[in-house]
Amino acid sequence: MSQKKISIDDVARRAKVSITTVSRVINNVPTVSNKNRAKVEEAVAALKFKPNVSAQRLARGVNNAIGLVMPGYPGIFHSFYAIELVRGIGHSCETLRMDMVFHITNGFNPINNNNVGGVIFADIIENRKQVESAVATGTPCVIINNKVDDLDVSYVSIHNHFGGELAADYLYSLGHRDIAIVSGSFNTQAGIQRFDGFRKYLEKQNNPLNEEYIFEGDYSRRCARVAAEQFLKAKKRPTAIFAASDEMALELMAFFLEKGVKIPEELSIIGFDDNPACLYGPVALTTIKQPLFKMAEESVRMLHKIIQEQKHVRKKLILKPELVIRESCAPCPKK
Amino acid sequence: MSQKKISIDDVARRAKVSITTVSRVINNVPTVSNKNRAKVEEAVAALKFKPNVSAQRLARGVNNAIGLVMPGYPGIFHSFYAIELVRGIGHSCETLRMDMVFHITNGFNPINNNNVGGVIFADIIENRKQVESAVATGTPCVIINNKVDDLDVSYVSIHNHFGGELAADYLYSLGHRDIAIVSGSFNTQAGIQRFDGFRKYLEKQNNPLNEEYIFEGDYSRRCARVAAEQFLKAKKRPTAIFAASDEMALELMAFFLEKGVKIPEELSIIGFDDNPACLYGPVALTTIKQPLFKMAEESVRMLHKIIQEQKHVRKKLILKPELVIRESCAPCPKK
DNA sequence: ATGAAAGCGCTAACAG
DNA sequence: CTGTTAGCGCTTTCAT
Repeated sequence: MSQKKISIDDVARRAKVSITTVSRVINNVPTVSNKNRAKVEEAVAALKFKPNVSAQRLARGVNNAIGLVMPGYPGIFHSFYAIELVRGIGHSCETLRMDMVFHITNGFNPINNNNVGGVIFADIIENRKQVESAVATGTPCVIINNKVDDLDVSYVSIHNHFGGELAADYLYSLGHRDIAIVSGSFNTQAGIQRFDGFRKYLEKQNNPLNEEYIFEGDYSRRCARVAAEQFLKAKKRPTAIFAASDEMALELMAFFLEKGVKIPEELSIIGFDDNPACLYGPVALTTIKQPLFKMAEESVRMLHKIIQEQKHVRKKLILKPELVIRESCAPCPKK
Repeated sequence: MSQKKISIDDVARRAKVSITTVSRVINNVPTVSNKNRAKVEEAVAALKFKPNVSAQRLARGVNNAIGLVMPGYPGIFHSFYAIELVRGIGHSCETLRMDMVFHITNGFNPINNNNVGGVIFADIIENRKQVESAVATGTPCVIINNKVDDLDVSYVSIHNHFGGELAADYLYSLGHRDIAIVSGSFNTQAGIQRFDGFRKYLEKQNNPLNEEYIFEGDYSRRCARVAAEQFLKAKKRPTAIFAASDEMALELMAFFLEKGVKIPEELSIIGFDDNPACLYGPVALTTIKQPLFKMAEESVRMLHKIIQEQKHVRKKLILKPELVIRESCAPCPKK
């Protein structure tokens, strides 16, 4: 069944050169004569030789695999956020020729950092302790989507506060004054900060957020329905809603459309993410786009650098989100 | 910054035992005196020692990492299917103490199988060649969601043909005769087989599928809208629709609801997957549940066995989907 | 129950 | 440009 594993010696023997030469050609070291290179390549092909990665890592002393740890709470995995991150990180690893080993964790079971050269934390909901332990053992790591300033780690995040402001500013400038928000979970930095940016902006305009217009969501579609019911019952219906994720915004839209509310004529809705689903529905969703893919790329690049240089020069990177105007917001109808 | 990597020698020295003994305790070999065990454990803890996985794998001669290769076509990643698979496989790996290294591939760039002990193919859309190459080099592998009988590989799949029948049978038994289908992509086995099961069932009832009622979708929400438009224009509107994914079914539902069509009174809709999103909308979606998580688990178990036993006894496993009745289907109104 | 020693497959000085 | 040689950190006989 499984044929004898063939090793570098087999190749060397067949090509009639030393294993060093073989090693050189498989590692693209230039100092090999064309003749030898050809012989080795022939042997490699004929034998279908693939270097043993474990041996390489051991000999080289560096591990070119990175761990990606995802928070394991239910639903994360069905979020656009997580998927984009995985895609982006996967893609970057591919181009940097690193392996990406995947960990889903609920924050309880400690993860192994010893099988990888470093780890990327895709947000740290409940696994702050794991980050600390990684830092303590000197495992290179970078954190995504969280500003962590009390630990010696690099991170790349999104300027969520600014994103919240952006949304508020747009709605406000369209003339809206009765504005509601379905925030993200306050267990996440993103949730808090988007809310904060949004709230503070409105306060600055002397148009502070009405209590009835605040709903703490969790980025999921399900909670958006509950929020919608709440807004419907408010003394005065809001004329605009900011949802901290497109998923929520989309569900809001579906809900109000079902109720016969015209969008955007009677109600403006703005989301957050720039999920491709924005384009599918009956009304294209205006949103705040966050550069998820870019964030993923940068995190890999950072980690790669740390691993290669074998030392950590702390870096912080904050990417700015931007407004993407589509069809779901219109000037305020009232007055 | 990064403290000197500590190795098994350091532990042995500190515990005043041989490295062999240290190796024994970290591998839970019983033949170690309590006294020595305690000393070693103390040293391991004090030094925060973590065994070097590459060295272990090299010495042991087996690699307990598995590769998961996902087709890279756009959208796959936003599908419930992919996500559940990743979750299930991740989970199983965790319990079997294996690493899961992730590969997203478009079928062009060959993947490395030499850094893992085996690989799981989550469907094989465009990467049939990669499967062949894996098989050729003796890399243990198992395929998900495809029956591959012309290659010496194990697979675990879903009885999609039966799933299609199930949907047709349910709709037919509710009295529907004008039944439409939004199939999955015919580039996928699942797409073809669900369609086939569905079509053949109706043929058997002497109620063959009307050409106008067939739409080849791709599992995505977007295409469901196009399908809906087509059905709307049909000479006679169907009274029931089977969609080969819940995503499509949900979008269909949203579309018709917008148009004022009552569901299920005027139109029955049945999906496929049992995506949790089935429950969110205004009308809970009746669907065909496929045991994705189970399929994932089984695939890991199979692969693990092959890797451990170092030999491949081919196995084929076909899991059955089942009908989940909720609110989106009702008896046919006509007549 | 314990340890010495021989690898696992590869890389990286080093010498030529 | 090429080969010899000494490890990388761990497991695993084989003695003791």
